[in-house]
Amino acid sequence: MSSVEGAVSAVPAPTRRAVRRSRDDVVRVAGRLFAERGFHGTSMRDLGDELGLLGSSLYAHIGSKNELLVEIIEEGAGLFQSLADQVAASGTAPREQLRRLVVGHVAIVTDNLDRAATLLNEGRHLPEGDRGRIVAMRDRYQDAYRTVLAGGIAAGDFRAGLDVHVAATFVLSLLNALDRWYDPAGARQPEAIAELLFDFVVRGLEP
Amino acid sequence: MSSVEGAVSAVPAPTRRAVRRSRDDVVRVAGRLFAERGFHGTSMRDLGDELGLLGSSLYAHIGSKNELLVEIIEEGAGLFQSLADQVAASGTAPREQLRRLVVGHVAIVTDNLDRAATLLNEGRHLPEGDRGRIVAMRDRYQDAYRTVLAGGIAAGDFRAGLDVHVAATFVLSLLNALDRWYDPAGARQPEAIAELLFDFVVRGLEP
DNA sequence: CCTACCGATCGGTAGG
DNA sequence: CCTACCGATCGGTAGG
Repeated sequence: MSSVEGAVSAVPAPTRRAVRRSRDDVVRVAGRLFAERGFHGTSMRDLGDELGLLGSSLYAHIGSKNELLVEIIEEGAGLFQSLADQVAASGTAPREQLRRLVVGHVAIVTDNLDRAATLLNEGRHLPEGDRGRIVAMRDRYQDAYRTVLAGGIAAGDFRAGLDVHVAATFVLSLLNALDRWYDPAGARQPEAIAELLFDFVVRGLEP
Repeated sequence: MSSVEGAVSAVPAPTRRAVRRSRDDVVRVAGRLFAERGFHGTSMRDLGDELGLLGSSLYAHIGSKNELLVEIIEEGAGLFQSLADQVAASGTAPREQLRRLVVGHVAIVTDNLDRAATLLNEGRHLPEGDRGRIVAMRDRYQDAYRTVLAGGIAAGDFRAGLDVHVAATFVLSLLNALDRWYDPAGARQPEAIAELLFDFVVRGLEP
């Protein structure tokens, strides 16, 4: 019943058929490759291979390779921005705001490892015209930490002598290293990691 | 007295003469460009431009672009290795050993910003055959921190409940972020930065 | 999404 | 260290 189609044909079946991918597929896989191999270490043909189509076919979905980088990074930066806005609007005490920042940051990184890694490591390859906008988002995010730390000092939760610039740099150093060692297959859950980080950070900040 | 040479000549002086550079010049400038633009974002012609010669002329000094990357990273890793060995051989108390690791690490990074940045960010682009060797050096360096932390717990200087793997990761997260924010033109000296870091870290570790 | 390209640039070599 | 190249690969386009 099933022998006619292929058995007599001398023409071998194509090893791969044309596939249909969405724009989101392209952006998502690009994020993974940029994170793994770097922006300049990833060719459009590499990206096509990973999606099962030709490099040139990608241009049915996107305008340019740079566009992919900008979109991935801007989306990532937007996630952190939203977190900071939400925490600031919560009206909770500074120490609790810092806890929410840490927990939220860890959640964003662990849920978006590729995007976070691309944001942190490939930002320098952004086109001139887009870089300023994204640097401004990063600066605003750092400012959120400084504000919370300053509030905590005023409330007496954190040391009076603390330099908020330095302290914010230290806290973000810890948070921004997460993408380098977090293992999704590891035993420790994101919430547990966030707790360890918050505990370590608060000890460093307390009077 | 000085008008004869150039005034009558119809042949314009060459805008740039051939220059003589040492192999060390090539390696040093490559380190800077790899740090600034990434390994794949730097072409041999870029590197030649920066040195005042052609990209193809670089091959009088080196065998390949990969060789440059391996050399820069391996030298950098060697500096951290030496620090760890020296501290381990000092025979001082664990807490003091940690202090020396922090101070030494900061000194290496601030004295070798380009090499440190290349080591941290471009290591994934190492050729297969060299990667294992350098990953092993990094692992040994992390082990030095774990050993010191375990010693500090045994001595009662650090919290008994501390997970030395996690704690070492946190300490190295702080140290390895330094190349991203240290400003050689800034007011804070490396020694002052090391002190702030050590203070923050010890607070996070103490009982 | 593929076929069939394009000019530009890549790392690298031979010979001086 | 330069001249004069090389084959391979790059991002991207026209037309279907």
